Amino acid sequence: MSPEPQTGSASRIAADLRAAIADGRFGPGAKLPTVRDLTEQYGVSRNTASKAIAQLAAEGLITTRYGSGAYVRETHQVRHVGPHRYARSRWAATTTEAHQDESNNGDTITRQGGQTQTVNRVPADERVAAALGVEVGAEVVERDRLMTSDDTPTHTMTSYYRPEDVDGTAIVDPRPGIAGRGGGYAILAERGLEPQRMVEDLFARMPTTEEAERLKLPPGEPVVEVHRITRTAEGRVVEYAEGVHAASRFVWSYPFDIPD
Amino acid sequence: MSPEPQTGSASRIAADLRAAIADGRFGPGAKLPTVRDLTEQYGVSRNTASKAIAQLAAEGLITTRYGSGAYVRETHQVRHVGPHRYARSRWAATTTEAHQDESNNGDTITRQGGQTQTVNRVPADERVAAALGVEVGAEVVERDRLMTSDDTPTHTMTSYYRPEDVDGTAIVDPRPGIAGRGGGYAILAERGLEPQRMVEDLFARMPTTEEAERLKLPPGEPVVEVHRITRTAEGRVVEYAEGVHAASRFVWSYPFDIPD
DNA sequence: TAGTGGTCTAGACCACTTC
DNA sequence: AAGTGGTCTAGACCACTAA
Repeated sequence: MSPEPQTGSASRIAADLRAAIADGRFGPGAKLPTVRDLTEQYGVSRNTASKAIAQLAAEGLITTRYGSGAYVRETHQVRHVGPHRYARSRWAATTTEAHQDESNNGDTITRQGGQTQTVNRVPADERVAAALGVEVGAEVVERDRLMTSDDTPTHTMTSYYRPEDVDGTAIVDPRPGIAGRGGGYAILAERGLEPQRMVEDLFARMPTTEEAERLKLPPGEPVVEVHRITRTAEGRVVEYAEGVHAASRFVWSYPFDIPD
Repeated sequence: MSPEPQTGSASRIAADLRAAIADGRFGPGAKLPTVRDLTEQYGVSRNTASKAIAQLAAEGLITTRYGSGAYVRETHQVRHVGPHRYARSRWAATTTEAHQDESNNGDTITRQGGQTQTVNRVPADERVAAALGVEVGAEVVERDRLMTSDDTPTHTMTSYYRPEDVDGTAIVDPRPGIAGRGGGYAILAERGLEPQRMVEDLFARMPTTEEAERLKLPPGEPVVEVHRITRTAEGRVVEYAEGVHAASRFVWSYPFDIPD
């Protein structure tokens, strides 16, 4: 595929608008000319003007509101996340009341301040099995959360545990927040499975349509997938988690010493 | 922007093809039906069929070759990169012949096996200044590289140094490869500026059109931007680098201990 | 030269927002 | 009801590829 084999009116209009946004003629939140305006101004068909707008939307520069107009995207706050977010001091103080409410188990969906959560028993897929050191298809506990900030979803986080590690603890309590902060590490620690070491793998890609819907992603927003393995000091894996993050809301930060 | 306010034929065709690719009816490298084929099969206009193809291309699932057809994207090899790539053992053995060829300085572009490089003196922008601890606008040495694997670019890496740290060393030699491996850390070490500690910041976004061109990115491929600060054991910053990576070619891996 | 992807026009209808 | 974005058709021309 050659890069821009034909540069037509659409790209030209897009370029003009892009420049206008870049040098502030349209600030964040500003309304762009309507498709019909552009049609007139540039003497092109509706189709072409529409394509220019769609192009900018795909780049994540603008957002279109159906029936209303196209607007320069607001720059929202970016969260800097580093190893510190897992610090012991953050979960040492967490309440850890154990719950055994078996009747309230299963795929109940619950909601509470900032996150939605489901807890389930599912067969382990390949990645999960490899990480937790169980057979493919073996039953594991899945804790699926959708994290929200200011009413907009920021990321999903799906944790997997070996059933014997978490049964009877608050982790299998579907009510969110109970085992929410620290990913329930305090609870694991109480069971003699104190987390000590982690490995995070990250990569970026475009979202699937389902993810775009769940995270309410504007077109043109990539996601960052994070795979996290948590081990005890002895090297036993106590949690495997997969997160899907709206790319524009996070910066990951990792400090490390140069190895020998 | 509502998610999929109207689901028309184009999305439907795209969904069909997506499913066909997913379950292997079209394997990697396979040629998809032509736009004109789809026009007939689905009884839609060329425009609509074309849109379906463009949609899949934007998702990064397929690649279109002008005048030839649309093909399922080959899955290329993914590089797993971790702190180990900076290991001392990797640059301890590097050749470090110093070069003083002032006449060959400036923005000469040189090429050699796997990377293209330019070395320049530029005024520090805000990020560079903050990282290196110099004034904005102060002169710094910029070493800009384009890394290639199998004739396709994988990432750019732009390093910044304080002039007094690198003048007269092979780092300012525009010929690539000389100070290539290890980012010239051996050279810094010889000057008593041995790198010891790093911080990497990562985030993903869609590429600018310039980046898409330089990295030969297919539409729908995000980039991961990496900012790296390298310090000596004493905490002195010796290098600040910014990389732009084709997202689909890398997985970053970071191990760390849970902090207190 | 034939086939293919990329772009465009002109006109139409629909879905949603705003008043 | 008016305005706006989203989608579609039918037909056209252009740019590139491959034989």
